[in-house]
Amino acid sequence: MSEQANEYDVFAIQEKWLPVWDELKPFNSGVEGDPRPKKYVLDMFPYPSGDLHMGHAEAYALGDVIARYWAQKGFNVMHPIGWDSFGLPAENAAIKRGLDPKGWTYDNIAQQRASMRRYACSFDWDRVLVTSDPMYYRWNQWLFLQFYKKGLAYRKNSNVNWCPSCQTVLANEQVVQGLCERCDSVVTKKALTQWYFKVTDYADRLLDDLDTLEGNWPAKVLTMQRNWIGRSTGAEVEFEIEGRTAPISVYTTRPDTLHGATFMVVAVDSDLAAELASQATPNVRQRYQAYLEEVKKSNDIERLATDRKKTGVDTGLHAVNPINGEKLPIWLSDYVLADYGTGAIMAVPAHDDRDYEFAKAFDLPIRTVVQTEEGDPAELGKATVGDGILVNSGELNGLNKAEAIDRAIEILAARGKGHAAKNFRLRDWLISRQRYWGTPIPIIHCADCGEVPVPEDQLPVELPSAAGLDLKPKGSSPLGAAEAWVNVACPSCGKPAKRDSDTMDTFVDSSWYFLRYLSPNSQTAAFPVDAAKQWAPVDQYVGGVTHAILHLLYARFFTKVLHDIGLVDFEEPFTRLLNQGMVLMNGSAMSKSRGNLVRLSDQLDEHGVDAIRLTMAFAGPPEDDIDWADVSPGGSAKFLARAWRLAGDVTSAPGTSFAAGNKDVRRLTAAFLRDFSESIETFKFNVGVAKIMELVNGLRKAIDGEVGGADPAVREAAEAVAKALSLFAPYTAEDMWAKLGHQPGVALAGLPEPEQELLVVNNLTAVVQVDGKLRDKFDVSVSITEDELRALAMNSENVQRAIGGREIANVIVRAPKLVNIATK
RNA sequence: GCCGAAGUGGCGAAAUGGCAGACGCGGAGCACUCAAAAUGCUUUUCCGAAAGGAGUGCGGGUUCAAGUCCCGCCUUCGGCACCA
Repeated sequence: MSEQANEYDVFAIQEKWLPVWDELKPFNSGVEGDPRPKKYVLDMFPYPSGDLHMGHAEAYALGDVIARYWAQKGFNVMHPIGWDSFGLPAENAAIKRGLDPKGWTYDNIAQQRASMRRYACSFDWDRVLVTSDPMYYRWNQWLFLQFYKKGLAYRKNSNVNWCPSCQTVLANEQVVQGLCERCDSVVTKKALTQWYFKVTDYADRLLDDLDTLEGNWPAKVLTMQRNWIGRSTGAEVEFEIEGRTAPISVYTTRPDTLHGATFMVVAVDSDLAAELASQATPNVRQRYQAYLEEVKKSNDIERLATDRKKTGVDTGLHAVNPINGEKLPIWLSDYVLADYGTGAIMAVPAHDDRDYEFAKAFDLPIRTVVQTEEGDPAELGKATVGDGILVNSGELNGLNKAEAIDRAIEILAARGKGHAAKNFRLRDWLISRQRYWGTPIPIIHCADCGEVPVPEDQLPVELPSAAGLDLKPKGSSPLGAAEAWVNVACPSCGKPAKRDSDTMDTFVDSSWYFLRYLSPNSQTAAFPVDAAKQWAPVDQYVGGVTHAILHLLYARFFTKVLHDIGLVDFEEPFTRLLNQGMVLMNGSAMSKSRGNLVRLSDQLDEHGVDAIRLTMAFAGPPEDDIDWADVSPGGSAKFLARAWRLAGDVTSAPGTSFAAGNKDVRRLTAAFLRDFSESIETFKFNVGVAKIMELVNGLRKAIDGEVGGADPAVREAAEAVAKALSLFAPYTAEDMWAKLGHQPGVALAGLPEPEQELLVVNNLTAVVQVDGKLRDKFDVSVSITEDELRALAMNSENVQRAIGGREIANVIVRAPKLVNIATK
């Protein structure tokens, strides 16, 4: 035997097994007639911004543990991968380097793909998709047209979030603290005609169905989604307006406080405000114009400042309170949002903080109508918002808040002045982007026919070449300048018309990609309906919590629409969700500018793939962040070598029956198999790794001790180590498997169920406590009786010394494990 | 401000209400070696020579028994934030 055969050389075994796996394709799924039960395990697909980084390494290591676990457990696991390859970074990088976004993107994909292969992810390489392929985005367009037919895709003009740096609009979800999520520029507003998806039609279902995910999704994500959708209930109330035929409707969650309304406020940037101003005096009109200018100039950062003074303009007009006929002055202000509720509110300063501040700022009356435990607003100097008893409120007097809300709605309904209503924080999804590198919107604008959908048999509307186009952001889509592309005949009347030159938000791409994996190359359908029934929804989704709102909400929305169209038979796309944490370095996110960037390729070159993957899994609970400064890939490599060496010490032949093996070692293996499976299924990968380490330690002792390497139980244990290790360290595991005399394929060798009789415990350690403190231990039979155990405890010298002559108050015996003696 | 989660050795972390600190990193010691590396073994919560005592952010409570359950704080992190 050569020296090398006993040397663990990670790099040599990586080279050795990769080509073998390429040949074997152990993880191909969807083979005709496969009898195994299915499991769809999905990792969030990467954006090809360069080579894989440490964050990818963690996410894919953890996703792979799950996928490989179910494969070992005998499931037909589908575990595909693809690239979310449209989007701004490609375009920005391309502009910066003077390249074609396409070339840049596909070069990066090739690099990531090679890295994933080396990283030994258990992906099904026959199911790959790339969203910037016309073959993929053709179906974005097709789905857009289905949405359009259902009235779920529509165009409207409104003030949209505008990033002056990216020169494009942003969905609400892409504005973080008033800043562009991509580039941190201050987001401004701009009036534009844009395409929207009508997510709000699904708001109730998106909210209510979160209950079905309870326990299977992280509670944090469910909370974030609930907050984001933000359903509130209350009433719409109609106020007659002097000098206006139509009444103004306001939304309130507190119709009980209707008698406390002392003025009305209309969002200054709403159409309604413009109309009211036009009826006001020239003086008011002038002040409105000036105020509106000022408000439009301010951005969200300023708007959100908490100590901001309330501002506004009095229209001089009046509304009539439908519950008591009082005349209320109508003000215009920016503290009321134009796009929530009706864009107008009834102000109850005594019982709403914002209204209170406004009333104080402009010296408007404050009338208490709810007596709460907090006290009276007039004395407190602030609004009271809690429950209480209604006063100064006519027929509502004496009721509590909930009763008064119901009663007020009844009264309003009876008079035809209002009704119960609900509202959502969620807004419709703005999907138009004025950029090149995305899915063209399949609509043609015709002077005569208006919006004309591109006929489905003319899809895809392919992106023209970027050559000759100015991709620099300038506020309108670069595609508008592609003359040959943009000018077409109207499909309806044949006259000259123009293509819509905007592209879709890339979140459209990722809202249904999990279905496309079922037939990534299909030319005839977005996805096969029958296969979707079999494979979908995704059993286990793995990805970062950064997508807790955006991506997951949109994918849930798409799924519900697809369900309603009859294309899928389920309503939630991802049955279980695991959010892995981030990889940090010295306490903060890695970045070049911070100078704390750890390069994945360097780590892999230094420690090997297996050690890095194992480190990711062993560092802690998967949802926690990993600080790379706190973990030890070197330690992982050492452990792997230790485990690997075991295989060389097994001298029995493969196929040897384990039954005659050493019982203690067999029990060790059986307990391991039980605990390991539980650890993995509950996502305690770090504990699972610890269990392997324990088995390896025990096995080392057995081999070096009296049991010896020839005992069949030692083979049984070593094979269990190899199989379990294959989830974390596929190369090491495969090489162990070969050294143990097997054909390649440890990944599918199967983790056996533990033999029940080996799990039966005959003896254990009973503990004796005195006043809750440990004083003695005994090895006892599990069948020991309470009396026997009590006697054993009372006879112990240690126990007697601890009691020290005090009177015994109580003796708790929990045979066979514990005795607790309480003294007085 | 509102909502939520989390606080355990020098460090990453374990622990169905029942032996706190599994498993590792780091440290210390020993064996092998001319020596080192590698490997193996021992040890490592704190105070104490030991006996023993203390100990899971702080203060209470429930319980024979609390890291775990309840109440009140503190700190950190995350989400939302003029949504009427």
